[in-house]
Amino acid sequence: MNKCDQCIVRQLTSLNALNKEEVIKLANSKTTYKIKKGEAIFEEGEVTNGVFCVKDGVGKLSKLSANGKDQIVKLVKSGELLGQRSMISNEPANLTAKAVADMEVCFIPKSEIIGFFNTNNQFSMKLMQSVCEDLKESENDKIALVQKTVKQRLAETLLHLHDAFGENPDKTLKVQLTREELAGMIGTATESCIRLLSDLNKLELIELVGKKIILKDVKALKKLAE
Amino acid sequence: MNKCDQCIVRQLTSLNALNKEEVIKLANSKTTYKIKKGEAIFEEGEVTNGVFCVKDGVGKLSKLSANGKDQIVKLVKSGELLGQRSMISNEPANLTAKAVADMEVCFIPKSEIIGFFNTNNQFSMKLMQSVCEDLKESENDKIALVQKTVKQRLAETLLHLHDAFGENPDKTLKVQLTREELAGMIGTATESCIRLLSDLNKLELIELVGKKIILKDVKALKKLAE
DNA sequence: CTATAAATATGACATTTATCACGTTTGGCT
DNA sequence: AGCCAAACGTGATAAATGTCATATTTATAG
Repeated sequence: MNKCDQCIVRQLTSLNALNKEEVIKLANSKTTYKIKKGEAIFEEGEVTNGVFCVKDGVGKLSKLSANGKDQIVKLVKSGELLGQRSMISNEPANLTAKAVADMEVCFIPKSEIIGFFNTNNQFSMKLMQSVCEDLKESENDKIALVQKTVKQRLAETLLHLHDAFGENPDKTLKVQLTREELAGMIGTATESCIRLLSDLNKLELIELVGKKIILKDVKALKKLAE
Repeated sequence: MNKCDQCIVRQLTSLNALNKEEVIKLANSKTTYKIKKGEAIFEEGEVTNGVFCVKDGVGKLSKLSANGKDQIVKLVKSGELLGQRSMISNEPANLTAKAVADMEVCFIPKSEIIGFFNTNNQFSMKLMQSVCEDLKESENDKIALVQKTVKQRLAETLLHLHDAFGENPDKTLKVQLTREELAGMIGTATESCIRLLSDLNKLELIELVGKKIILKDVKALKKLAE
């Protein structure tokens, strides 16, 4: 079994507040899964009874709308915990979690997390802070949805993807989303997203290399996003 | 001094998890304020260093946009805590809190809350759950902003106002928002909001009595909102 | 009570964005 | 390689919503 005490990813989450003994408990209770691109970790309505610690890969949290479109609420990468909210609220998942790139995740049962929460103040505070961080981000997203145009939101999202996931040696964005997924992130129709990418390409703010995207003029993108 | 142990409002918040001794501490550290309609409790960027427990009245959490419009993120009423998020994240307020109707609030210093958080598991869990509740609501709002039309969001918001705040003896909604505020809640222009209210009025789903609103056909409004 | 400002209301028009239709390219798969 | 499905791209058009102008009503200060 992979020991959690050697896991770098654990250090990035609230789980870094655990002491030696607790880490051993964690290692004994966790289960590791590999999830292929496109597969679900859990679906809306499912009772998960624990959290998933993302070791590797990229996932998306989304909700399917009546018209079949997938609104992406958040992307997750290694060093983030999935399913915290519904576990704490004692509710089935409100969103579906799927892999955007092949993932490796560790499942940690609810009982463990609750145990740590009740006995380790540092852990409970960090967990709390991470939920608060999500809340702040969600509120800001909500405001952006109303106050910004689709083009501004696209620019903002591209910058965020660059920031959060970085770029490949050839300067293209590391996370590779389909146009449809990108549209789902900014909350628009796929066609509109494609059109606006073309616009930004013509304006030389970005460059489209096949399906990949290079941010050519970060400064101008930032200005546009405001 | 108003004793917290007799306060009904306290019972509605996470503060109901406090024991007798803690409630006495709370009563000694809190400060009560009266805030008139239109006045701010705190503004974006301010460091609050504590939370506000809403005893009476209605408040709005909002963010001003570049074009001068106020996007309302959430309405709060008695039995809710304000400023939890920024206190826990150790950040200045991300939003401005203003009274929509005359309010009475109690300020509780950060040190007290953190103390309770660290020594009372039931309290920390409840506080956590309340932040999680906010997060869920925010995510659902975000999705609604993208997936629903303005008319649907208006219907949804009217139903929510009815649900959360109730109606006066004459059947009009108890919270009285200006059209501008209502527009700020659903994320649209004031004129669009007014126009859609007129539409709903003509369709007899609501009735406009001066500035007040009566929900005449809740069932139809619900259907419309979906 | 009146003057004045603020809120509500509505029309005309511009803009943004979605939708539909269709063609092209790309990426597995046998 | 060659086929098929999925992803990408673009034009034409419609629908939703924002903006500006301008009444009208309501609230408020003096």
